[in-house]
Parts: sequence; C-alpha cells; structure tokens
Amino acid sequence: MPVTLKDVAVLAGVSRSAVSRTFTEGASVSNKTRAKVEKAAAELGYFPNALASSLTTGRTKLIGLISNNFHNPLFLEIFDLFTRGLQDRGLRPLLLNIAEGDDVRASVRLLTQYSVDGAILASSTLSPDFAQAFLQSNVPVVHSFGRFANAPSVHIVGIDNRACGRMAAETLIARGYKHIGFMGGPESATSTQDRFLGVAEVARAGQGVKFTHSFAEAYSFDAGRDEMGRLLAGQDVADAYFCGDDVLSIGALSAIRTANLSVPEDIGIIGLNDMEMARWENINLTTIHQPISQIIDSSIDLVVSMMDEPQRYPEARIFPCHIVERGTLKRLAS
Amino acid sequence: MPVTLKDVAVLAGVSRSAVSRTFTEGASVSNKTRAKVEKAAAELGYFPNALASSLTTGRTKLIGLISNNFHNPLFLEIFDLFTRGLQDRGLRPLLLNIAEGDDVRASVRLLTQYSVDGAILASSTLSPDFAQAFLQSNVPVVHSFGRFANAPSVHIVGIDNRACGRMAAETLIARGYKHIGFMGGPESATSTQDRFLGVAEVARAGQGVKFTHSFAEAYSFDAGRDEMGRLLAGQDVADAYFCGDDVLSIGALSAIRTANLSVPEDIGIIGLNDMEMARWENINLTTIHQPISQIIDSSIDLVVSMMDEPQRYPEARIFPCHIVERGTLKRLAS
DNA sequence: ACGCATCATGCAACCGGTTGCAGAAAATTA
DNA sequence: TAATTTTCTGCAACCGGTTGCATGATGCGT
Repeated sequence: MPVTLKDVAVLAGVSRSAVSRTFTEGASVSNKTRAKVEKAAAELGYFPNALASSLTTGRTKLIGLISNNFHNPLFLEIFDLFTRGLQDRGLRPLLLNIAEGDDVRASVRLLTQYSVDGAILASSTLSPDFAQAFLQSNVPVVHSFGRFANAPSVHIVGIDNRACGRMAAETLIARGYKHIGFMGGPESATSTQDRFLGVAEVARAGQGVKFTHSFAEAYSFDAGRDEMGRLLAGQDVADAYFCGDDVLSIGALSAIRTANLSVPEDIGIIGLNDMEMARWENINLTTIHQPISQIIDSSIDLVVSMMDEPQRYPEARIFPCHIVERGTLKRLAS
Repeated sequence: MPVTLKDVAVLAGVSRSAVSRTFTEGASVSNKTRAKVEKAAAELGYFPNALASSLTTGRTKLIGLISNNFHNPLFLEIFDLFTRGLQDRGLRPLLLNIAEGDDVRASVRLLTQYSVDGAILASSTLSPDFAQAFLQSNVPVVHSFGRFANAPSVHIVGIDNRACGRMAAETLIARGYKHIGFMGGPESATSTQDRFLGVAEVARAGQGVKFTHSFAEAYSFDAGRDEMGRLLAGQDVADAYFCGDDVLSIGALSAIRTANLSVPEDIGIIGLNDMEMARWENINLTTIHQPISQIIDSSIDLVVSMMDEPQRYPEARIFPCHIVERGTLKRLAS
C-alpha cells in the first residue's frame, strides 16, 4: 500500500539508485534527474522508509529514553525537554517505563532489538546495573541525573548531590537553625545517599548543631507527607529540614500545615530541584535549583557524539546548583 | 558487530530459515533443530532484529504517542499509564511532542517514515486536523481525550465534556450558589468549548441564577492564577467557579488565597480530572473525576484492534464521570 | 573537433530478516 | 514392508532501501 522507492523510480523513469541518491544528503545526482525524481515523489507522496534504510546505514535515529520516574511532576518537565531536544536534532525518543523489579536484561534486549542509536537513562533512582548492562551491549548510553563519581564507567550528566547536601546544611546553619534534619528519598537511591553524606558532613561539624535524619519511601508527595507526619508525631522534631527533593518537600509542607504548625516560623523547609511547582504561590518553596535544562541538553549532545565515537572515554559532566530563596526558610538575620 | 541470524545458522549448522522459524511463533520446526538453534542463539546472545523483520511482516510494534501537553501534571499520569499499557501488550511508544504551530503533515510524515503500527493522540487541545491527517495516510489512529461526537470520522475515546459541564452546574446550583462562573481553558480547545456549552445550558436555565464566564490562556497553573486574579480584580465576582480543569483550579485557588479570600466560604471551586494532586491535603480540590485509566486502556485496545482491521468503522467510546467531594465547595444544605 | 578529467547513472550485491514452494525425512496406516 | 500422509527443511525470492563499481555521458581546455 505505501509508496516505495521503486514506484518513484518507475514513474520518474530512472533507476532505484537514482531515487535513493536524491534523498541522500551529499550523493551525486544531476539536477535533471533530481528534478524528475522530486516531481515523481511529490506526485506519489513518497518519503523514504527510515527503518529500511537503517538496515544498511546502521542508523535508526531512535534514542531509548528510559525512566522509572512517572510520579514526580519534575519528570514531566524532564520529558518535555528531552523530547523537544531530541526532536530538534532529528532524533526520535523511544520511551521505556521501568517498573520496580523489572529485568535489566529485558530492557537492554528491547532496545537492541530496535537497534536504537543510543540510550538515555533519566533517573536518579535507577540501579547502576542498568547503565552497566547497556555499556556491555555496546549501546551508547548516558546516565542523566546519575551519580557523580571521579572515575565513572559510564557517562554521567548531573549534579554533585553531595555538594548540594553541604550547601543545604550551610544555608540552614547560616539562618540560625540549631537542629537540622534530613528527610531523604529512598535510601537505596544513590542521589539520596550522596545528599545525606553532604548534609551530614556539614551539620555534624557545626558548632552546637544537632543533626537527625530519616528516609521517605519514594520521591513522591505521599511519601513526604507520611514521613513528615511520622516525624512530627515523634519526640525529636528538628527546626528545619532539608528534604530529598521538591515533591517530598511539598508533601512535608502538607503534613506540617495539617499539624497546625507554620512554615517557616515553626519549621523551615528547603527542597531540591526547583521544579515549576516550587514557585506556585501556595507552595512558594525555598529550594536548591538543579539546572535540568542544561543537564538535558548536555546529555543529548553527549549521546549524539557517542554515536560517532562509540569508544569515547567516559566523562562526568557536573553542573552547579544554587539556592532559590522563597518562603519556607527564615531570612538571614542581618 | 551485532550477532545476526546468519551467525546463529552457521553455528547451529542449519539454514537461516530454520533459525528464523524457531523465533517465529507457530512456525514449523522440529524439536531437534529448535534445540540446536536455541543453544547456538544463547551462546551468541542472539535476538532477532525487530526492524529488519518488520520489513517483511509489515509490523513494527511501534505506536506513535502524540501529545502537546507537557505542562499539565495530569499528563505525567497519562504517559505513565500509556507507556505501561503499551509495554504490557508488547508495543513500544514512540513519543512525539507537538509544539504550538507545528506542522501537522510533518508529524504524520515522521510517523509513517518509522512505519508505526498505529498512533494515539493524547490531548484534548490538539486540532482535529491531526487526527484527519493520520486518517488520510492510513495510519490507525485513535484520539484519546478527544471531542465526543455522534458521527466521529476518527475513533474517539474520552468523556462527554458537555455532560460534565452540566454536572458541574447542577452541583453548584444544588449547593445554593447563585452566581456561578465558568473559568475555561483555552477557548480554541474543543474540550473547553463543550464544557462551556454544558455549564451555560444548565446555569442559564437555573431559577435566579446568574452566569458569567471567561477563558484562561492554557490548561496550566499560571494561566489559572492569572485569570482568577483578573476576575477578582473586577466587579463581578461569582460565588463559585467551575474551572476548566484541575491544574487551572489550583492556579485559581492560589490567586484566591493571595487575595485573602477563603475557600469554600467566600468562593467555591470545582475542577475536572481528579488528578493525583487534587487529593493532596493542601489542595483538597472538589472535582469531577475523569476515568483516565479506563480511557487509556480502551484507547490502546482500540488501536490494537485497528491494526488487524484497518477499515474498522469509527466509534466514540465515552466514559462516565462523577463528582469527587473534597474541600473546595460548600456542603449540601440538608 | 579531439582528448581527457569529472560527473552521473545503472547494475548487482547487500543490510537482517521472512516465507512460498518443492523435495526430503519422518510418522502413520494398512 | 510398502504406500501414503504429515511434518521439516533449505532454496531462493522478497521486504525497502544503500552503495561500490564499472560504464556512459558531460564538460573543459586547446
């Protein structure tokens, strides 16, 4: 049913090669035949089949976009940027939604079966096994929002979570908070672990500063609300919390308001990500900005350059974060 | 580099056909050769190339998932359900992010170049031209969250927006509101138009009921907040508003609280969708539940059955909605 | 107008699979 | 055991393109 190369060749009265070449950048065709072919193609509504050509060229322009994070509104922003960024470069995102406990090998198999030109892991909570598995099957892979390491075995683009933890602790101490708490995301996530290390390092070194911590079950509103509810019901409530991320923070804020406490008077909250919702007036969250747009652009550029240079030496691209001042932390006493 | 059918055939000492057949459901192969092939395949780590086989079978198992809605958190839930639903049925979502003013034909071309087996339009704000364009190029297409019509030319799965509008108005009238307002989404969206027709119909027929309306620029928090800000600054504020959707409602709530008015005492709000955020305690939005999970399941089933039956007569699958009572509307005076 | 370099074109093989067909092997029946 | 049916198997053509190579056409210089 669909119109093929051959149909165009027949109508234009040229060989199939001629048709192929007029649709191939930089191939040698005379203006005369090109015109004939283009006329015939337009008449028939022909466009080359990307999959068929991939067979010989080895390029599908398909990029696997893999995530397990479909409950954090931040990821809608992330998917938006990724899909637009890929499309702008003529690439197509093949989306893979990984659920808890999914087999790593099955995912890799799936993407290799569709011969994707590359894969992007968009998650800070995905097991490092995933990246390793892709690496072993020679699919160019970059792990966006992955763990910063001095000697990464796979390309990483993201932030220094540990530095963010330190920044959060320093900020809280500077504001005069004496008992600072870390309410992390899932303990198994490397991002959580690193953020914890960062806050703990600074908070424990602080003069007359007390430090406590706990972990929520996921990076989600419900998990944040539940964990903060538990904390508030306990004995040892902190003056201010660094929450694992913004959506956790928003859950925590909900629990705090439900308990009839006020923010930032009774309890201060600082989040991480600076997602769109953080600036909604009824949330107005003080948070650490993560430059997702740069991270995503850089990830795409990296995966593109790996397509031409598969053995490229793995690098970690780390972007700086900064505090965004809003309403959930006491002001600097100055 | 990647291992092919031929490699397996050589190692197993059989013909390429034999290998192909062992990987084809229901093909005729003896247990003996199947065993030989499977052993060789396992040894080499072989899996058939889905794209190459699509060339002869005409099936790619690729489904275009098309949306223009990457700023409404509801769509993260929607993408989650779509991707999981497709994956469960062995299909792969090829995501297409349509921006304002993008060329319809370019989108169609893109998906036909990748010979997708079908396409799902997930949006209530996409121009109907899109569906028409897919239809004309013989790609099975279903429009999820599309406009209900008695004689649709393309498959529609969604809700009866007009009925929802009526339901909202009836609810507001029953609660004793005397001036009811409709704060719609973008006026160009068919969903907005229909919701408007519904509320207007009932509200204008109400005894002693006043009805006013206006439209926000988009289905987004900012648009809702801005539009409600404008309304509150004007002369003719309603007692209760039916907002175009939940995220608009949340924006509106923000504006109302900023103006130091209280909900539901000063102003009532009812949304539409029942997105996850609507049940967050600090939002607690009374809203009309749209059964997205059923809509999505049904959409996928429909596109799958169209793959086998391309000329299937277009149908509209409409799912009922219901009110979810939370905290942004006065209770029934009973 | 002639010789030569350059460009354009078609042929045919190939990418990684699938499948109709005919003959071989195995299973069934008598 | 022979005849007959059924199940397997390999060959070769095909899906929709691309590309190296040899040949033919064109343009250039003189």
